Amino acid sequence: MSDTAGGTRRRGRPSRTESAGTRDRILSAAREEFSERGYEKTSVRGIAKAAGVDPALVHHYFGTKEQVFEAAIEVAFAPALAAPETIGDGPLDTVGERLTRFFFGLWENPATRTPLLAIVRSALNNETAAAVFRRLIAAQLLRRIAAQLDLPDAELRAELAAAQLVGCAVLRYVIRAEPLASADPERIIARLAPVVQGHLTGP
Amino acid sequence: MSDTAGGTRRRGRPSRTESAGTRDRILSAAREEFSERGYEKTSVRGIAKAAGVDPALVHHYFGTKEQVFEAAIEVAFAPALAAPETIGDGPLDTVGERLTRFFFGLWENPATRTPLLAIVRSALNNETAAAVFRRLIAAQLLRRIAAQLDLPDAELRAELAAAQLVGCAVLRYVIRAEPLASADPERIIARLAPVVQGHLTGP
DNA sequence: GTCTATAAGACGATAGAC
DNA sequence: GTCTATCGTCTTATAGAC
Repeated sequence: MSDTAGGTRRRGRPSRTESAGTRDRILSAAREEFSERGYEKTSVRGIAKAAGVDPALVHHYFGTKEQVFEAAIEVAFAPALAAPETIGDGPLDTVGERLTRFFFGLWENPATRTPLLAIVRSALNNETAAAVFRRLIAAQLLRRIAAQLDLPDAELRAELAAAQLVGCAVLRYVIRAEPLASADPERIIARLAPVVQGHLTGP
Repeated sequence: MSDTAGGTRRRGRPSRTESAGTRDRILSAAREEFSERGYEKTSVRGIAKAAGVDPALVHHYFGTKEQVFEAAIEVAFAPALAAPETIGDGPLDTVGERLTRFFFGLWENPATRTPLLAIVRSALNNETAAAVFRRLIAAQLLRRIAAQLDLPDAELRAELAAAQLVGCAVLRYVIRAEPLASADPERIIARLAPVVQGHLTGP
């Protein structure tokens, strides 16, 4: 019953025999490291040092480095995948604002920003992260929004809207380019919401 | 008279005693490797193998790995920095189209796309590449365009326009997300030019 | 559950032969 | 100008003691 390795995967089973919060400390440290340095520059040893544990423990709990990464970004899925319901409900002529606000809500919240940073910082060089990125952006957000538009270019429209938001996230949160990085979120949203709306339902 | 590199740096000096195109073969291979894998995943040994030369030769010609990277992306500067002149000249109400067309001209041309890919793929994890990225995007393109707008939010406007273009480049050329990756450039430009124009001169 | 010890290898960089 | 040989450091990952 408490077989930690049973089922489809052997990870993600915090059986009651493990020490207090060691697993969570590793996971938290891993998120921090991956979000700051990206996949390649992050080392298992670095994660272990940040968590104050032995490097062998990281492998003990999660397996390979890639499995550590998967576990670290897993928490980004729940909120992001819950999005389409929230955004889809409501009048179509304000969907741009709902989508933009939802997007910045994720990035302005430190708890969700960290795994997102880890994904974005790694997505350009790591195929696993790239796949996650596509799934997060394209499959979920866009297709369900595009499905509500009965225009021929619906998917392209949705993707260009996503390009605007993603580009803004890269410049503001990753590269930290000024003055965008220090601008008030509301000012950005005020400028971006109509643009996103225009992409989706404009001429 | 034939000093191509001048006196400030010791690199970039293809003295007539070196073998035919060895230096260029290394440089070309380096660009390819950096553009495909990013800075961290690219190794000096990998570059040497792709160029068909000994790894020691890479160091011999360029010094450290970082100096190889700088030499590899150097060619991206000339065309990109020549941009503001071209874009700045002309009526302000079509600057969006000129900027968008110039941007896609760079990315659709394989010769300029490769070093740009190397920069973008590395900019999120490598501080050198990030600095180049900022210089390319912010300092040159934006400030000179923003200088022509006499609006209070000029710089923020220009940066959000850049965010739209950069986001599009990331999704189309780096992540290769569909349908954007396979879309006809003219269709994308037709949708993006008005948006960029709106960012710069809109309400 | 936690740690020591170590395997097995890739990496950047250099010295020096030819 | 080109290559061989190598140093020293880092990495992921595992086996096994406690």
